[in-house]
Amino acid sequence: MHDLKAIRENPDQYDALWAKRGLEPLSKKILDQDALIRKAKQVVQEAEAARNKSSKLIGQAMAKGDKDEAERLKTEVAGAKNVIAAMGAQVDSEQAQLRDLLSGLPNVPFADVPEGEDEEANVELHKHLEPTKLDFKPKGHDELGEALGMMDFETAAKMSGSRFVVLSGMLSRLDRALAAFMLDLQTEEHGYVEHSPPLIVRSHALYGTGQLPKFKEDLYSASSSFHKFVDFISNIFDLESASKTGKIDFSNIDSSVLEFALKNTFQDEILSGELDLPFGKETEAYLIPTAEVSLTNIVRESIVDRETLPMRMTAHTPCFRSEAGSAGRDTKGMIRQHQFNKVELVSITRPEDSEGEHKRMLKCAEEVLRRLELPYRVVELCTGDLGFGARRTFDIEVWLPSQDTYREISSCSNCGDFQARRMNARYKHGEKDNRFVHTLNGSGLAVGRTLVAVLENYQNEDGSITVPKVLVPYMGGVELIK
RNA sequence: GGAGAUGUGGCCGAGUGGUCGAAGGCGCUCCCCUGCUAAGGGAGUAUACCUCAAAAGGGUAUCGAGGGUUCGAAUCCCUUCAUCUCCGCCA
Repeated sequence: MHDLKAIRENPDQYDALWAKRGLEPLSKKILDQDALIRKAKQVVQEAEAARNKSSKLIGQAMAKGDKDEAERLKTEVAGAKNVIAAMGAQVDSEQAQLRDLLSGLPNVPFADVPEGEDEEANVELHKHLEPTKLDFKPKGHDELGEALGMMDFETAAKMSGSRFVVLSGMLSRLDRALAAFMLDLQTEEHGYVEHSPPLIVRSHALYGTGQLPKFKEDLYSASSSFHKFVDFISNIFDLESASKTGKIDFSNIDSSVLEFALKNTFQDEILSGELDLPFGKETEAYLIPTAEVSLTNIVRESIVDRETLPMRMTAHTPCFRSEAGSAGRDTKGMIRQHQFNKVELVSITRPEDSEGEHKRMLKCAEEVLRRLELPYRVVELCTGDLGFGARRTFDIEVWLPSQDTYREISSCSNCGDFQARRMNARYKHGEKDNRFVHTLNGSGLAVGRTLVAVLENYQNEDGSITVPKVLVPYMGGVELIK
């Protein structure tokens, strides 16, 4: 969400920054709308003031027993009420429009973020280690894993569909070892506090971090909305008598069928706005696409003490993504799954500290790959490749021998106060001065992709995998997976 | 999942249709008084937004949240969220 006051003061600057992300200039539209709303609001408020004043006089007249005067005043108030109703409705709808417009707008990049349309324009900042040289033809991680009998896509597909995997034996152990190693590093050496947050969150939490309302199709819904349907239609039909006669048993009706039926039945009413079906509302819940959502929302709707910043939090959680827009991409192997594990890093900082914290966070993520002795490079995303909520993003890309290229394994973003505004997260700056915090998030790292990188970079010609030194203690002393 | 109860300012707590943005207490801030172990007196003490060049001032909204009834709602009605108690189920 954007600061209307800031846009009011620097409309050109906002337009220029949005232009870098390929957006039309919008500040004039926003400010016109804002001016319209404020003007209408004033009218409403004046009418409300008049109504309040007269209502008090009515009370006084009634107390005195002067019924005639009270009646006279009542008719006087009627006019004000009309204004309030009419203008109030207009204000509500205008405000909803503006809110929709603003909440759909991405964050503005920092001025020095490299400009460009897509990932082609990302800027490589530095590299660590030379790409792994193998003196035989490198195999892909999926081929290696399947040959070991510890990575099974077919079995997963039978129960869950494509883009799922069953790991077993030492690969499952490796997954756990990686996560434990990452958590230990981030908590014991980098000062992040380990959390075990909810994996299911309400829609307002996702709105706060920016996944909603624009990216709903990327999320897995976990709504248990069936009872909402029943409650809702109970208000319309007399279900009690119907269920007594045994003619309707709603517990046997699938909720999606019911939704479909209701939407068809009340099509006209829905379109005209007369009827507001309780579908797709606040009560919805989703599986988290990243622990960034759960961790960042820990400070939502709160005012934290200045001294407690920066807050550094980490969590190892599964992440769930529908990958709706990526059909055909990375269809083989574990690179792009519907479910994967990730150790997430989140920092909550004062505004003046966020850029420094961002660099620090990047180092904390890089350190995982350094200790695993995996080759990687760091790129800064250009304006066109930035995520919705980010003002600046660093990606860490690990070397994958089978693909002969670097692939993203971590993404560290400074969101400024963008998310903080959407979730109303503030800190006490002064005695009577509460300001929005800055939020940052980064992967430290994606466990699944790290497992892929270990398999491919540590593979031997016979298909066995050498366990990276730092992981051996986490693997119960095992040094070779075969 | 069933039955019941509750949700008021930083905290406690009064308040069942009219001068209630909200008594009282605690806490906090400032001032005064008093030197004999700590107390007494007074004043102030929510947030957001709008208006105003700014301050002062004025206005609107907010008593978990959203909606409704009414000239007027903390108070009545509906929905919803959360908490507590009991029962059921369950890792």
